[in-house]
Amino acid sequence: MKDIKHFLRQNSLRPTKQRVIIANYLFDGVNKHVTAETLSNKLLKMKAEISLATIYNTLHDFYEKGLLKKLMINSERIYFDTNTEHHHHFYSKKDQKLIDINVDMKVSGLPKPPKNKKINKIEVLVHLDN
Amino acid sequence: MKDIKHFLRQNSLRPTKQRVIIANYLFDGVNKHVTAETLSNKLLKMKAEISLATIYNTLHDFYEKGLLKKLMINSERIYFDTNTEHHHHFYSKKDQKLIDINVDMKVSGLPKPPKNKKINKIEVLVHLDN
DNA sequence: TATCAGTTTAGAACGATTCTAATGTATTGA
DNA sequence: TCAATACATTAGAATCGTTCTAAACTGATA
Ligand SMILES: [Mn+2]
Ligand SMILES: [Mn+2]
Ligand SMILES: [Zn+2]
Ligand SMILES: [Zn+2]
Repeated sequence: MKDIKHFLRQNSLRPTKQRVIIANYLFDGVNKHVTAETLSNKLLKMKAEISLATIYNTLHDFYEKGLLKKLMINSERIYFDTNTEHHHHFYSKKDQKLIDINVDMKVSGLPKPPKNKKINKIEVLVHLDN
Repeated sequence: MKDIKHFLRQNSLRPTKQRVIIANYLFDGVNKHVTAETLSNKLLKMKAEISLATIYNTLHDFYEKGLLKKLMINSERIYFDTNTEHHHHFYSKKDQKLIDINVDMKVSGLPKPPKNKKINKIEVLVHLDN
């Protein structure tokens, strides 16, 4: 895609074959939550065999450029989120699935942070089922 | 300690030397957030050399009995929390430290969960600094 | 088209956690 | 009291997601 190459260049990323394929998938307009593994599987289904090393490199490169958000939900894998706006999530451990909560939520009753510490961001994770 | 042995037996756990040492430390009345590594270091300072395998086993045994809570904060390690009440946390990535938020907090504006899914629990994580 | 910095890749390394299987110990009932 | 036995501890190997290494490759530039 011409657009994606332009998009990558704009973000100081060389539009290599692999990056173009991955960016085309990730930034197709539908927000996604991927792990290195789920992305690899998806790419294989699309007949794009890209090494795991490159997938990890690319996810981190995109993250460095602010194109992806990192989500630390559990200790088993890192999720990358194409929705870079501040938002919250439903999480189903059973399905290993995340669902965006874009609605304006408010947390009230928050105590003051400890001395010399500032609040960076508030993350709400709504666990579903088990 | 007599009390701790009784406490372990009450929870269907044999009061072995190692479990008594660990339980004495964890359940001394001060809530704690430990990882296998931080617990091991603390025990070494107390001149108690307990193998990592036993530390992992014991943390999981205590967790199974509901004496500890598991916290999945980041992808690098699992935290165990001696505060088993529902509560929230401040988290400083820089210090790798968790601080309990026991105050009643309320989350408003939460959308309905997806069909056939029930909300299990809501976790608020307040990130400090970086 | 030559050059070269940046990229891809296979495979090794890493680190937290789990597993294995041999040894040790708390419990219990004769 | 003291086997017998079920359960616990341990060192070290295995596992698995992720990162690193170093050699081959390729996009950008002139
Ligand atoms: Mn881990
Ligand atoms: Mn991981
Ligand atoms: Zn999201
Ligand atoms: Zn806590």
